Amino acid sequence: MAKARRARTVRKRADRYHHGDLPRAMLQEAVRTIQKDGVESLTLRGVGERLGVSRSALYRHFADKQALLSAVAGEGFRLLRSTLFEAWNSEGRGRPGFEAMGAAYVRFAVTHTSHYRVMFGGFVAGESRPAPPPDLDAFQVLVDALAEQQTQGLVRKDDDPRQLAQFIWAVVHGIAMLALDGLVRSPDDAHRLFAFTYQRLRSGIDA
Amino acid sequence: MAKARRARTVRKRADRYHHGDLPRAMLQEAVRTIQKDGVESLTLRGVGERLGVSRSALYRHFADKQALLSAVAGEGFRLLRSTLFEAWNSEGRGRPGFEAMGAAYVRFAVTHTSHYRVMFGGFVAGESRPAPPPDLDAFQVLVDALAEQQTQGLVRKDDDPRQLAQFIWAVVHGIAMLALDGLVRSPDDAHRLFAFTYQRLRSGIDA
DNA sequence: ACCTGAACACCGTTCAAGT
DNA sequence: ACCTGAACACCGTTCAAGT
Repeated sequence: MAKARRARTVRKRADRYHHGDLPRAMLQEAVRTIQKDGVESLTLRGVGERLGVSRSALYRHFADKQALLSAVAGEGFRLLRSTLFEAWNSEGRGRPGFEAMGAAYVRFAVTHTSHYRVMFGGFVAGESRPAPPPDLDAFQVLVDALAEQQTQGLVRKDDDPRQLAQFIWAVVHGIAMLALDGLVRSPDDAHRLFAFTYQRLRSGIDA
Repeated sequence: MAKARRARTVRKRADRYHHGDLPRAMLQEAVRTIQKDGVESLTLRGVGERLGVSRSALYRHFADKQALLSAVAGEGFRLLRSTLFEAWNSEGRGRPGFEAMGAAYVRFAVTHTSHYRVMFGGFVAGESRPAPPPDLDAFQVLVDALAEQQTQGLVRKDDDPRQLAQFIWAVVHGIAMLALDGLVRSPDDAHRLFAFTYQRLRSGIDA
């Protein structure tokens, strides 16, 4: 009977034995910790403790610490992808949409600092990394946007959209990293630098 | 007498008691280790062991691991600064010198991977960091080069050279990070991306 | 299936003690 | 001054054992 009740009610109460959704909770707790104390302060033991679960329980869901970090990076790339895609569409694509996308990229980096650091900090590096670094899906959004602008005569047609995309990615990624490292102090400064950059960049790719 | 001899002869022999120049040796060993196995594999104990010195001896020269990493970063920034300065001068400054400087930046990053990762990986982050992130000296070389080009009528005069420099830095830094993270595979690919980028970038800043 | 407790092999860092 | 040895408080990871 007690068992039946437990199975029926999916309440939040910390049962301490069966945790609701440990993988998701671990991911959240990892991001929270990184945001608060930095990646190097993330410890599996700490995560387990704060989640009220034994340390070895964690290994049931993630092979090791590396895997947890990979999951954070993966979530980040998925988030980034949808952020870019929405920005691109929100301004009706074309030139305004493209600028919005760039601004959104920089905003994502300075907002989701912890995700971004894990995504590009070289933590998930090595053989263990599954997808090409800037995750293809997120990168593809950029390539597509450039290709579309080429067919509309907004961007020079004689450039390879993939190489153009690498160029643009390098620019926004550079701004983002500088912002995270503190050369650019505030998010506002980061945005200002992006706006300045975008103007100069546009003249280099316009048809 | 034995003591006098020891004091007089400054030979290289590994005395095991008085190490020649432990600080320098530690720095070299740290860089070597990072190059080989990555920053996360750098351990003070390992450094001491490979240097044939007790672990606690290290603390006589660097306050903690963080301090050793800061030293690596500092050395990197000094190296980068002179690399940029030499490239700028080697091609007679002006536009060719500026392009050489950009190429040298990217080459530095892909060559001195370990230094670069420590310099910008957020490891030296936090309150402990003394200078503004991209070390002012290295950044200043870029600002000066732009200002000089402005007075020579090679670069638009109505832009703040500091903001221009941030823009350029973001671009080369972005390329460097992408190269380190593997989007751009080989050093050659990194250079190609730089060359492509530089053309498009130049039209955005030319007078 | 999912979790716990104890254990192993590592860290960074400190400190009394040696030369 | 510079170094050693032992110790402390932490890690990641594993594994037999419980429910």
